[in-house]
Amino acid sequence: MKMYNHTTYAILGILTTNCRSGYAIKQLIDRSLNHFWKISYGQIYPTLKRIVDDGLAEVRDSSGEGKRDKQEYTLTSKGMEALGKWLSEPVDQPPLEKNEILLKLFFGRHQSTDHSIKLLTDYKGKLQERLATYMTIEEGILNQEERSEDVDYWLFTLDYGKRAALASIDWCDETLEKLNSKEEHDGQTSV
Amino acid sequence: MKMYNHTTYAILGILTTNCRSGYAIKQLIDRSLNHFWKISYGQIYPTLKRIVDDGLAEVRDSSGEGKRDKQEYTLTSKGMEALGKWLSEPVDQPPLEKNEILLKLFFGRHQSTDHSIKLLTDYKGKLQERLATYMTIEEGILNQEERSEDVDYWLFTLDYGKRAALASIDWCDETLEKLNSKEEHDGQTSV
DNA sequence: CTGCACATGTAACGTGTTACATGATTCG
DNA sequence: CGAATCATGTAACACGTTACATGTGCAG
Repeated sequence: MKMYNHTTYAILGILTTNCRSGYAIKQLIDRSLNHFWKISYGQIYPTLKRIVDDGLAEVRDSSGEGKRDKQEYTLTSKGMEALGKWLSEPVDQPPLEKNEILLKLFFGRHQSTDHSIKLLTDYKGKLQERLATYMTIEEGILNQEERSEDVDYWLFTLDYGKRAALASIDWCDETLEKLNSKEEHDGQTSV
Repeated sequence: MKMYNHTTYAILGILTTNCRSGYAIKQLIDRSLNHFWKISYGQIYPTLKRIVDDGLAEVRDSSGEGKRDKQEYTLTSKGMEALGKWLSEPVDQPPLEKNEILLKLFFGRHQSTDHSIKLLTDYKGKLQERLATYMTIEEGILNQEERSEDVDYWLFTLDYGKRAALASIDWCDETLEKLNSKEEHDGQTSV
């Protein structure tokens, strides 16, 4: 069986929910998977086309009388099979993120310590904002009436985001402390 | 002043160390920044060319008699300035990694719980391997004689990697526990 | 003399973003 | 009626990887 990229499987996966159009796919990702997956229309529509060409899904123009344009996609059994196969394979390496703050910190070792402290403090602020967003989303989920089983899985992924943010914040704190004691020790006065 | 991409600044930054050729840049990144930055020759050589074209660095063919090919690059003051400017700007958003395991976990909610458990267990193993690598590198650094100031900055970035890995491992443990209790509760017997 | 590390480079490809073009429907 | 949202799509660009091509110097 032919291999596809992650984007294709993500779309295949979403087609198993009741999101069945390009627009709806974008909505779902932006609203629900936003903290660990992103996608643009520039990927969605061409990918949907390829999916249909390869017989993994079928399209149906569901823009009836007075309705607006809408292409409804439905997975074929071949599509189901491809998705199932991907799902059953172990994931490849955990993502190795390119991290701009680490790069600047590394090259900033010959700049003033004060400078590194500013960078880190700003970064920490951004992480705290992100964490706050996750907390708000979590509350929203916990407070809603209907607790479908999907909710559990939703919370798993959100928990991941929270832990990652918290760990980064801890690292900022610890590193800031080290930088501060370094500055005192050096008796460095930066402009 | 013209803006460049992160790759360009990374190279500019490395040129401030005593790595002055394309090959040496690749070496440094692979050996020292590997856990948060990667680069390929397909990026390095064209980027070095652009850097020279824009007057941020100068090349010198240092392949003297009997020596092999070697292009030595040196930052110009314009290059220093560009690097300094980038270094002084706050970083943009903390990286939002695309995470395959979360995607599979999310779509696996209609597969068997057992299946999700397998995926997560495998993933945790990979994280543990990575953590072990970091530990080994750390020991290597701590045990070496000369403790230049660079070592501190080296350890900062390594510490980040360790914390990120640990947080992910914790999340795996917690999530596995929840999945196990879910499976018991459902009394589900998967094939 | 063979294999490895040193050393430089390009072309094709895969992937993803951005900006643009276009138009319908709904709600205030 | 005007704005927002629904809805689909493409072209140009930016970025990065991989595979390939080519050759030198040194150690065993």
